[in-house]
Amino acid sequence: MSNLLDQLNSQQRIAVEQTEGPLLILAGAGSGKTRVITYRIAYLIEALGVPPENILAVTFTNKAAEQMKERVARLLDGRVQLRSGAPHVSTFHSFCVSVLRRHIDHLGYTRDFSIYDEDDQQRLMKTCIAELGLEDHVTSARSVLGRISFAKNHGLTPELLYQQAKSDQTEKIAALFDRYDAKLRQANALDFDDLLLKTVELFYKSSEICQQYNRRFPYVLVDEYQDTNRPQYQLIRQLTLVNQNLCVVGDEDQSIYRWRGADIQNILSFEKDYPQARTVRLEQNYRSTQKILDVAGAVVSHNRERKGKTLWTDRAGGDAVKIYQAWNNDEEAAYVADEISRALAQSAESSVAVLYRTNAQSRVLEESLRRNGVAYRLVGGFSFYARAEIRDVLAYARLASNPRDATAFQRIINTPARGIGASTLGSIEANARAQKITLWEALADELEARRLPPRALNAIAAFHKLGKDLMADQASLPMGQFFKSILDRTGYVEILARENQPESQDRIENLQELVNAALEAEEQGTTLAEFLDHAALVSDSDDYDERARVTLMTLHSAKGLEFSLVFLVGMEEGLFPHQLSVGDDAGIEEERRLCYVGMTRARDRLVLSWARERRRYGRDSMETSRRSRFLDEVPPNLLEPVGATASKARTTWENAVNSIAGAERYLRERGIDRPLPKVRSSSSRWKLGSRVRHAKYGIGTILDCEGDGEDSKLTISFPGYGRKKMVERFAGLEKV
DNA sequence: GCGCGCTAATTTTTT
DNA sequence: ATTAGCGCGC
Repeated sequence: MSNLLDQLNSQQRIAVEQTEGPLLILAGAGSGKTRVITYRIAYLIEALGVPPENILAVTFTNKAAEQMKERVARLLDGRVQLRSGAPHVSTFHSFCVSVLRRHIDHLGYTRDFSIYDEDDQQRLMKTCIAELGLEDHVTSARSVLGRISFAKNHGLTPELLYQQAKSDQTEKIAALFDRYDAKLRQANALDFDDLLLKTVELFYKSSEICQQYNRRFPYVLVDEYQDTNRPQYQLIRQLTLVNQNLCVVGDEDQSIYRWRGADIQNILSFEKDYPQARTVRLEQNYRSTQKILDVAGAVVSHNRERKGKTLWTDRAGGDAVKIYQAWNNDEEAAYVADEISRALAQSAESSVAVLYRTNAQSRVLEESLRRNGVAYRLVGGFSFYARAEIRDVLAYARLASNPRDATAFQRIINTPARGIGASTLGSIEANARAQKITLWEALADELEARRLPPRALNAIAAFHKLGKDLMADQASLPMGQFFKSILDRTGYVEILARENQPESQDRIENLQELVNAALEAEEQGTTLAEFLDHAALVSDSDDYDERARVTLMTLHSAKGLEFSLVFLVGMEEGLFPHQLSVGDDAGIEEERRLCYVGMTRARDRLVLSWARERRRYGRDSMETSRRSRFLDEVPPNLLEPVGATASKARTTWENAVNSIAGAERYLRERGIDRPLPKVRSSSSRWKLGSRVRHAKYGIGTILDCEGDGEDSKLTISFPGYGRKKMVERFAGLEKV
């Protein structure tokens, strides 16, 4: 072990050896944070002889938890044999699920409770809105849920929210909150927020259970502490009431989840919360070049709400940070793809990331990467478990294990279609409400009451039998078999096969994959409840594959990762910082931190880009953009302009009318609205299809020409480099 | 009750 | 651009 400690710098060493009492580790980006946590765990176990099962480490993502487990195991390899589940490393949410699956009966739920994800929540909220007749009074289920989530995370109950409501609108939200909560409880279901809140409530109500967990985990570590919200903060306090051996690691400059209730004050006031706390700062960065750190530091230094750290590195020199100004978002994507092809061809780069603010930006990037034949991996977007067919089958499994699950019931009662329409479902729901019974019970009741027309009765009889059979299967069959029986009994695969639509085959394969996943999990001893928990709690960014050389993802998903070459695209006002944050100081500070996070992912090279025009919402009109304020916060000498619009040319360009679209806009703004005739290259000296030589790319073919004279914008295809758009004046082209 | 085809609304980030 | 929601004919 001593030789392990030798691998740490003095600050890291303190952070590892200071095991007793509260400790705050302020860990700058790339300062070896994960290393410190894993060494600390290994140190506790090996040097101090702490039993592994007495250590709890909490992270935000499954990915981080997996990584941490792996690294600890590797550190102790050959010296200490770890049992699975010890040390206990998990996300906040899955830790709470494990507590609740054991003890939730204290709160009046049963242990087979369901977990409602966003989709389920929206379904449920839509029902609430309809029941209260508030369709015309609220904008969307989504926004109501947002307000409710905010209220929940700030300790408000429906009653409290109602009492302090200052508007009709808020009163209605409170009413919906009340109804929503009641329905969740009836369904024996918890949403994501509840997982935390109910655990806190449980520990509050039963000090015995709380103490039990305090005894079980005398050592607690929390990663990414700057992103904790109020219930997470309370949970940590409860877990450390007895032994205050709490180690939190975080970086206020990387707090990027305020919108989800994260409270940056949790880390800023840790020393007040725990007066005995010691603080260690990790400021040596082992990841990036000094040039990259200078740029990232320049941006984040504009924030007020920070403790202030200055990262340094001994990696002096390196490539300058580049700034590329593109004509539009298509051209930006083409540039990025070209640069990536080139970097990979030279095989200098071991890993590349393209980072963007919103998921919608991935599309164009994907297309141009595909055009250039670059293999990439996309993180986020639609995850496997979000697919409709997967969610349907999971809903069957959920209903079979928790017959009270109303949302699962509604989802599948007529999926696949079996002749139960809105009116039949309506009667069942009315019946359930009137008698205060669950939908599943109301279904059986309707069947006996024989009020419905024969056709409907037949249909619900079939569904009732299906449900019964699946409940029996759930109890008797191993999990893999159970999922197979869902497919068989519902006829789902058969129906898809008959459908004969282009995507049907994909769906069938997805379902087979789900059965395989269940079989695999079963072999590892996973229970059905655990399998369903996993499906509810895995996130899109968990499928990140370290082996992929090129990865596309949002800035949020990139936290905690590093790449040798990073592109940060779409640096425009209204996009990054996002429109919804503009005008709100705290919002802008968060966007700035996000920018800092993105920049500090880069080890060796960082390229920033923005587009003068961008297509939004898939409309065909381009909107003009202004470059992001974050670019202007960097001293100009730290950025090296690259590409067609580089260097001194830019100022000229700012004022020039440089394309047909630009000219039309210019005229429109002055009240002249008439399309200009399209000027094609027939009148210019560049003929479409003719060949030109470029200093850098060699000989290429002209594909398109917009505008005329030396301001014309040429699209040229260069073998080996793909399509390039360039302006004649700056391109330095030569006829061949 | 079903299914087709149209329109309207929608995109911030996620455990 | 995609998708959810809606109206209409069967």
